[in-house]
Amino acid sequence: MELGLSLGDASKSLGFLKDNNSSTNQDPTKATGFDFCMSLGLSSKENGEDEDTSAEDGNDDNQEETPLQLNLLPRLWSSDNGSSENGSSGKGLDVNRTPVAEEASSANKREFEGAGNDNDDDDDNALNTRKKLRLSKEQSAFLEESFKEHNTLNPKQKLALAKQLNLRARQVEVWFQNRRARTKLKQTEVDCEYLKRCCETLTEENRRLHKELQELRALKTSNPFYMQLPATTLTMCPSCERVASTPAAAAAKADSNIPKAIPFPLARPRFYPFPQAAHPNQPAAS
DNA sequence: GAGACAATGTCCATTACTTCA
DNA sequence: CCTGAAGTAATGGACATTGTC
Repeated sequence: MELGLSLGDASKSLGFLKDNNSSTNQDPTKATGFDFCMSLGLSSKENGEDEDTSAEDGNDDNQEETPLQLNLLPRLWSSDNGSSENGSSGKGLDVNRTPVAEEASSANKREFEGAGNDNDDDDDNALNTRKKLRLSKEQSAFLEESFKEHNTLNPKQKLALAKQLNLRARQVEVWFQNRRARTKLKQTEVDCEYLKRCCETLTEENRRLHKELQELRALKTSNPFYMQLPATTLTMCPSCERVASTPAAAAAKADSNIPKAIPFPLARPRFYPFPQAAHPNQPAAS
């Protein structure tokens, strides 16, 4: 499925992306419902080229030379009226609100869409400390929705997401990287917990078997005739490899409908049910 | 076809920054 | 206010893949 289509789907109930001002000269055929606020009379690109690239290709050098400042904000997030809606606007920096973001991005030598964007402003960046730019709740929520659909992005999807959210493609890429890392970490924690429980179960089983062995030994010493039972009394169940006390019990157990595929002692849980990576022993969690 | 090389993308560990108790 | 912990955006390096010469 093409991400760009789904992101524009009104059924996603992400109303923050809805256009509330149609004054920009965006291509109406795209119908993304997304409104860029470009101050100073600069018009967004007509040909669908990447806006943020244009902003950066617009060259940090030039931005420094001129007091003009591109403001590629959706109306909701722009500094003039977005603060009441945006939960992150009260404190900290809005990623779309500070020119530092652009400077930091241009420092990245692997800027995805920045073809020919190797501005040599390292000296400028050296003077700036790295700024942590928080995404808005809406942006994070949108990225989260996308992540649920697919936890990796192809370049097209990345660009589409970046465009939708008014972020740089690199930011989207980084967000997905970090999100995958968080998922993996969570899964590791879940696995750890699972192994811990396995260990506890096995310890308990071991303790129980030791106790049973002691009881049998005690029984043997106190009543040696009682222990002279036929060898078939203790039978190993072929399915679960547990010892059954009597042949009848063992047979009953073997004939029962206990699924043999259930691993001992627990099915490994999954933290996040990726559609493409469902655990074979675990039904898809909700 | 094989090898060298560059471009590109992902993963991972780590850093740096923000937020909150 | 100060501080430490937690969360997370960003960075840099290692590695894999792919295309080109």
